[in-house]
Amino acid sequence: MNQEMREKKDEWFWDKLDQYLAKAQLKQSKQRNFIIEEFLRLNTHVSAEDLYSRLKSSEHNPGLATVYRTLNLLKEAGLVDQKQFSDGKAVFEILAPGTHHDHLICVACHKVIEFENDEIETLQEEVAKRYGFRLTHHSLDLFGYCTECWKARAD
Amino acid sequence: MNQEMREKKDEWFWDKLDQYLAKAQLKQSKQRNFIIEEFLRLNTHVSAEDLYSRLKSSEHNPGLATVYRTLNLLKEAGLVDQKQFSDGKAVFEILAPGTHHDHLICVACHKVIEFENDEIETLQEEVAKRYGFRLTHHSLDLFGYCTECWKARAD
DNA sequence: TTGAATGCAAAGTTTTTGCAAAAGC
DNA sequence: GCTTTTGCAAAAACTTTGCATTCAA
Repeated sequence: MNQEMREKKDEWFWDKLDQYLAKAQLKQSKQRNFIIEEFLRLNTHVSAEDLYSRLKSSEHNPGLATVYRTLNLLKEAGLVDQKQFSDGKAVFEILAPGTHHDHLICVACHKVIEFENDEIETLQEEVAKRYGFRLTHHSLDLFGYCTECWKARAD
Repeated sequence: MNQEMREKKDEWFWDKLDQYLAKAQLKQSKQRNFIIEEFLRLNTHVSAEDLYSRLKSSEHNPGLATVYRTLNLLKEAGLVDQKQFSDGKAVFEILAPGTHHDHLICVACHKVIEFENDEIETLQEEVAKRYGFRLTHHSLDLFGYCTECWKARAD
């Protein structure tokens, strides 16, 4: 994702968030905005702990509870997707046009590789259409052994 | 899934489990087998708590820890898939040939439609190969509005 | 007989919540 | 000023683990 695309994504995201806050009659807050800025900057799936530990050493040091509250708010606003990889922590990803990726997850070392595949996306749309669904988002996780772990396993 | 398919699935499952136990030099156990029988009987996603509460009122009343240990063993054996629903509890699903489905999930009414699509599966294999992964299983969830909820939303 | 499996309770993790203080509108 | 948000710590929810005992091979 290049710089221009990222800026467009961020703009879209802040717009949607402002709309949501206005509609729900909620207030802005510095901490929340810093958390979200970091989230957008990282531009990948993150856990609450990830965001917390990155920000606590900075000038803004939100409490972990605030990070959780922020992520839950974004979830309610439909702006992030929450999923669970097998290490026990929930991870969150931005839901914005053009930002989606799927995951290859190693069942041995828990490494996660992100990928995109337009053909799969097209087929998903076809399936959705067949069942009369209007898709909002999706989640595709492929589990298996990465090259290294497959080798290690064979030894 | 009809009776015959289910029996085939169960047979496959117990075979694989026995192989795993033998290879890992583990022992059989009554409690574990009762837990697994119930799991196979239910033939759907279950949480540890689900199995525990179903069995504790029966003659076999395994401890909750044993249920967790059994499910983790099955996971290590690659015989079940663990997923997280939004209620916080992990759910487990049998991984056996011919039992896999992907899901279309309505974000409004939470209806779930199962589907299969061979073309998508083929593309998944291609992606995996490209990254050097040996796939064990996958999880594809498509979220959106079903026909009814989309109409209702427009009103 | 040896090592694995169990049950219980205690401990560990991740996430949520109560409350007083601070901040946004 | 009234309401939301925050930080902290306590609590909650879910899962794992230690240990003595029981069970399988």
